[in-house]
Amino acid sequence: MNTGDLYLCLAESDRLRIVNLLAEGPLCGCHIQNILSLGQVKISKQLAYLKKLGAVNCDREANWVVYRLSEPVDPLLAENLRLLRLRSPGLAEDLKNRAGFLAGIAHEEKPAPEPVQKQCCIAMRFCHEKNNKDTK
Amino acid sequence: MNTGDLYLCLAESDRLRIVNLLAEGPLCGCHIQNILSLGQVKISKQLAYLKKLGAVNCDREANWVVYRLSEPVDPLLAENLRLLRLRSPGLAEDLKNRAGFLAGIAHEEKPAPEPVQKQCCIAMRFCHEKNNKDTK
DNA sequence: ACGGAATATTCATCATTCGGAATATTCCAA
DNA sequence: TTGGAATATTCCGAATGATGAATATTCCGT
Repeated sequence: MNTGDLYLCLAESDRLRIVNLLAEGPLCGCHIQNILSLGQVKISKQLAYLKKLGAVNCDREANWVVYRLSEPVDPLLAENLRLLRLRSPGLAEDLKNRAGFLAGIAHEEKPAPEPVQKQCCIAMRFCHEKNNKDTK
Repeated sequence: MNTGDLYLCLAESDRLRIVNLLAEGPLCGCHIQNILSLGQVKISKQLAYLKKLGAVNCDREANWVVYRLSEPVDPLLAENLRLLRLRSPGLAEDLKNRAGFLAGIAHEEKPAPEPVQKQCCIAMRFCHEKNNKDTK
């Protein structure tokens, strides 16, 4: 991915929010949809866009499609995410919702594909306050 | 300027090159044109775009229009320029050409508006090797 | 007033992006 | 094999962006 494309990933707010989430670990499309409260089509299109740019890749796992940032993550991207999280509370908020959502689905029988499920355990430990509405 | 617009400034290579030059100090459109060897219309349009985003501003000085980065320069922009210069030799090259060009016009009777002219003195001191073709 | 230098704008075209709505696909479970 | 969940695609219209050619404007010097 060239630097121009890298900046395109960050130049649109919904795209940035998705990249911000995926930087913490892989997620399925429906999880992103839940965490960000955005429509399915918008999520799917932005993911396709990011995939075209080479920023993310995915593989199907049964009913789900697991999305991840393409490795290795460009240090320029990582540094920008770090700086952006410091300045825009929304991004930090999204990360909290991410942990909350993962913790919320951790108890379900088959909550998510393995790579996502692994994070649920972590989220359980770090997200004791319930801060997303899907937690039952 | 919001962060999305900031990244738009960096997402196109010609635009990035212009911002990179202006980060070192104000320049006229024709100077940018010379340093980057790009067409007048393209320069003018990208400058208009950057002005629309709020990244640059300008004021007319006789026949010239002096462009500057809008103050204060966002630290996020500055940091990205710093990192980009380390990874893309082209940007560092442009800066050398910038210094070479300014040194080259330093001896002319009326080389440029005052804000640009001031940098010519600096360029004279720092640019002893002649690395641009306009130097006569 | 005229010519030239520096800059801006218009026009036409092509490609990209975006939005919403609708529909299609893939997979699993029962 | 039918249904539902997750995801992708298509269609459409509106908006934006880039390019190149041509033209317009602004200003200065003479």
